[in-house]
Amino acid sequence: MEKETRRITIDQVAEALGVSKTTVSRAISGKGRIGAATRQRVLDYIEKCDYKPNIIARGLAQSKTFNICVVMPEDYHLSDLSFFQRALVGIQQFAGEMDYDILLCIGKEEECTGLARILTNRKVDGVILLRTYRKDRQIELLQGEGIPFVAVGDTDYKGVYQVDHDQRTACRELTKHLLSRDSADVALLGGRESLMITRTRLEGFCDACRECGREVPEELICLNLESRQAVDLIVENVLNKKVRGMICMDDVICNWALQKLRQERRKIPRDVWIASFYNSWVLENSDPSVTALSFDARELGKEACRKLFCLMDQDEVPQRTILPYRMVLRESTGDIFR
Amino acid sequence: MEKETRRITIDQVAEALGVSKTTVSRAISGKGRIGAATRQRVLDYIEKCDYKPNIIARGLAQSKTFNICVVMPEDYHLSDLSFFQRALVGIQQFAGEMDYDILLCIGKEEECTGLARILTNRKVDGVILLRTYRKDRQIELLQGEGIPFVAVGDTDYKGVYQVDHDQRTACRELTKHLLSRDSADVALLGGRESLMITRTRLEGFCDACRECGREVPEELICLNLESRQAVDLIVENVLNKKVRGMICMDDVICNWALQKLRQERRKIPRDVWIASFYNSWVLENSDPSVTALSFDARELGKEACRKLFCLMDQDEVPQRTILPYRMVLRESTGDIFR
DNA sequence: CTGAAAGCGCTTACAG
DNA sequence: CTGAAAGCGCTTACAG
Repeated sequence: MEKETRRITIDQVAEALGVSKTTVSRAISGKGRIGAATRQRVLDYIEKCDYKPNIIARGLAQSKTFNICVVMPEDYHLSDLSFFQRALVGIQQFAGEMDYDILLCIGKEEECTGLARILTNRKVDGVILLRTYRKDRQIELLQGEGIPFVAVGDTDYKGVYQVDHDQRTACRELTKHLLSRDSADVALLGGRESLMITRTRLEGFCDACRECGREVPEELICLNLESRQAVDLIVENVLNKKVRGMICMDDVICNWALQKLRQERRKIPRDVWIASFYNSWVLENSDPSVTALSFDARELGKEACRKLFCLMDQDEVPQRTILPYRMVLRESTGDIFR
Repeated sequence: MEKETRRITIDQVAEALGVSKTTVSRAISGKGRIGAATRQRVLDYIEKCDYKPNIIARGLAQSKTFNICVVMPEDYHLSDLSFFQRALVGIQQFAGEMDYDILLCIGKEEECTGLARILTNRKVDGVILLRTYRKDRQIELLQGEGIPFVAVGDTDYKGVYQVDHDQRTACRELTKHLLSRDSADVALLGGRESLMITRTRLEGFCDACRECGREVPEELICLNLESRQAVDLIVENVLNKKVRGMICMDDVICNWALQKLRQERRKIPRDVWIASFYNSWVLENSDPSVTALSFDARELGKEACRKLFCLMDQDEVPQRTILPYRMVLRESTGDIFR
């Protein structure tokens, strides 16, 4: 491995050209008056000798880090990881164009020492939260620090800038789609209640029931499903209640439910409908194909990042940005036949 | 949101205590001679007024960034994402203890502009590659820069420090386990050939065949399986060749294969054995339960990070570290019955 | 249009 | 044991 060679500095460039480093700095940044000729001369030389400014030093002088922090949940399987990964790609793409990088922080719900350390160390100029919680220590921490941040997902905390897909409407429309075609009820299978996303979707479900003139079927709302065993149990339970369909808040839950239904010899969509959130590879090419909501995670990431940069630049931005979704109807709800 | 308040600096601490900032710096770092009493006095004051040194400034002075870069593949489904996430958690854990953070770089095989930018910007002190390729532009780039880095996975490039599970032996033993019990052959279903991991496992497979005194069944080695359609085709194809079992290099592939087998009404393990790599939630509680190799991704991440820190500290380290695996025998290979 | 100088907030030989 | 000073590599009022 080559010995790490010390980089050429702005001083050396200045000296070589017989100008001050102020001038070099100005040529690079484009800020401040500078003659077109000198500017070009500097730029040419820099190009030629492959000078790259030291970003850390620039950061120190400008009180910037050129990094943002992205906080990602530590779940291993309860929500689809690829959603977060895609969002990350979107964020990285946008941030990269601004010459920013991503400091990753993977953390559990209760614990945010990682984020805390990054904040006290001032290693980032802003933060994106990829998930929100009912009681959200991340948000409390960030508001306490007064650092710009954007949350993906709903929140009850005041003054939080956020971006999300229209999860509530999505869940409402999906539910209505099923309710409108049969008088029997539809069950809702979901994840942890401590997640805002769970609540948001639940609200959409309730909206739909009401709008269809039905009571919200409390006994068919099954949350906090964290394991396959739990899902198996619930599916059995729900089937006994003569339910027409089930909506799963998560592809993993849906996948488990599907397997259980198969095991119970229930025909889909004949005996029961099933639909899922997030159209991920988990259910890709499933047989029967599964009706699902489709969200563009990458676009979401980009949008969150765009908003964060506005905040960091002190630009005006709307507090809330809601992104569209698509409802993809397939066989599992009897909407398409082969 | 509160106005971002300027932090207290080392100068202010020094002034308040009537000492030089040299002394304050020494008290904090523990380097250089300093009286125990003054040291304590400084530390107490710092504690009291909650002074936190500016890490960026420290970095500039020491030519360090206190960040490492982790390069993660951009695949959406072809390998199990949770493996990488767990590895990331392990890395974060170790790095965190050293007061380092992770700069994430998600990138495709062919493309490493992200990494390139991070390197030219000198934003990290070292790099961890979470996956290696036959022709690996990341490695070429890193060796060119002469920055310390550790690769997870095998490589043909010289002088690369690497860490990995014993994938070759694992695949060999798994294959031998099947071959030793039946004279019929076993097929190998795998992912992209451009990945080193694919080759490493393939080598293990071939080792096993030879050690069992058999010819390597070229027509049963099916690589570059990237879609469900491809897997379906291959499974059909392989079944026609009177194969006794199949080994899948990936839980996703295995999952698809399982579904295809089910569709074809093949009984597992009666008609065919199936085994998988990496014991992830994708196959969790699958029915029948699936024999798989089990790797501790988190430990792998930690180990890679530990090695990277040794390199950054210029400590001696072995070039190659091989971590153990576990073979978990279950129903799908007829090793356990309910 | 250009430059000398101070500053960002630390560390670290060097001297005493 | 302690401190003044130079240095890390930039930026940016301020003067000219």
